Amino acid sequence: MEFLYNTDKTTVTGLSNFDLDLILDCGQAFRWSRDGSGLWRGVAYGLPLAAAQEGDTLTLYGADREAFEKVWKKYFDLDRDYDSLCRRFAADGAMKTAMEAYPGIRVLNQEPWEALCSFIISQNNNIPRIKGIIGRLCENFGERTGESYSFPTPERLAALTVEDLAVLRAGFRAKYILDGAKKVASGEIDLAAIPGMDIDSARAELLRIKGVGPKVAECTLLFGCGFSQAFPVDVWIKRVLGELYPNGLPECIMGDQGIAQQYLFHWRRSLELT
DNA sequence: CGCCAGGCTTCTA
DNA sequence: TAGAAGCATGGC
Repeated sequence: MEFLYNTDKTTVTGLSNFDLDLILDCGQAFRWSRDGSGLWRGVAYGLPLAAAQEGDTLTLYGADREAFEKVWKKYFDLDRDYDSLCRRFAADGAMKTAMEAYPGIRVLNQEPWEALCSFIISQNNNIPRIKGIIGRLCENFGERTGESYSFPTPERLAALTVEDLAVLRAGFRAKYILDGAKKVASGEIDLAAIPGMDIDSARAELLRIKGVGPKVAECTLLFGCGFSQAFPVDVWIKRVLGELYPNGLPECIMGDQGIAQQYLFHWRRSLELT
């Protein structure tokens, strides 16, 4: 893998196991969309980005060297060796099938608060509507930079009421967003410390928030706190467990079962859409 | 109209 | 303490 830096963009060449379309549209992040020219546009860590992939080359428009080293390299999980990871996962037959059907899925490293808030919103909800609610959350309460909006801080949201959040049309989830925002903004829960904790303590902290149960906590740990062993079980993964792994997860994915989960999730969900 | 969506809280037996 | 009901909203 090589990195080429310009003042207005960074180019990554020699990629493997990387499919931008799948990564940004497999239900782990909700703020990416294609513009008229097919470019992916989104915001993370307060930085706007436009991204495109051609073959083994990824171009990140609007990212200079500093932004790439500080944010995007880690965000796209470029430090992780997916080649050896996928070879290891392929020891299991179902995993092999899922990875062959959708090669190039990666787990993004999102901000803890954005992941927490996003997956609170995701509960008993569908992906298009999750995107809609999060879009309105950012447009109404985020900071505007150019044409994009940052994800609103817990401090900003903590000062609001459920009536203020009515514009989101988030339904019963609004009060959960506020409870999370208040506990984080007050320091009652130290989100920044969670990535450094052991996973059981980290999980227990997140579960103190109203509206955060096992699934939302696990998604926050996996997608927002760097715990690749976190294993969210939603309706799709429940089906996979019942149909393929009634006696437990295969040994070859243990330790990184969260990443394996993302292949299984996307693959199992796609079977239903045909 | 009913059913479901990357679930959780609350009520009930 | 397990299991069902209720929850807001929107798409089909």
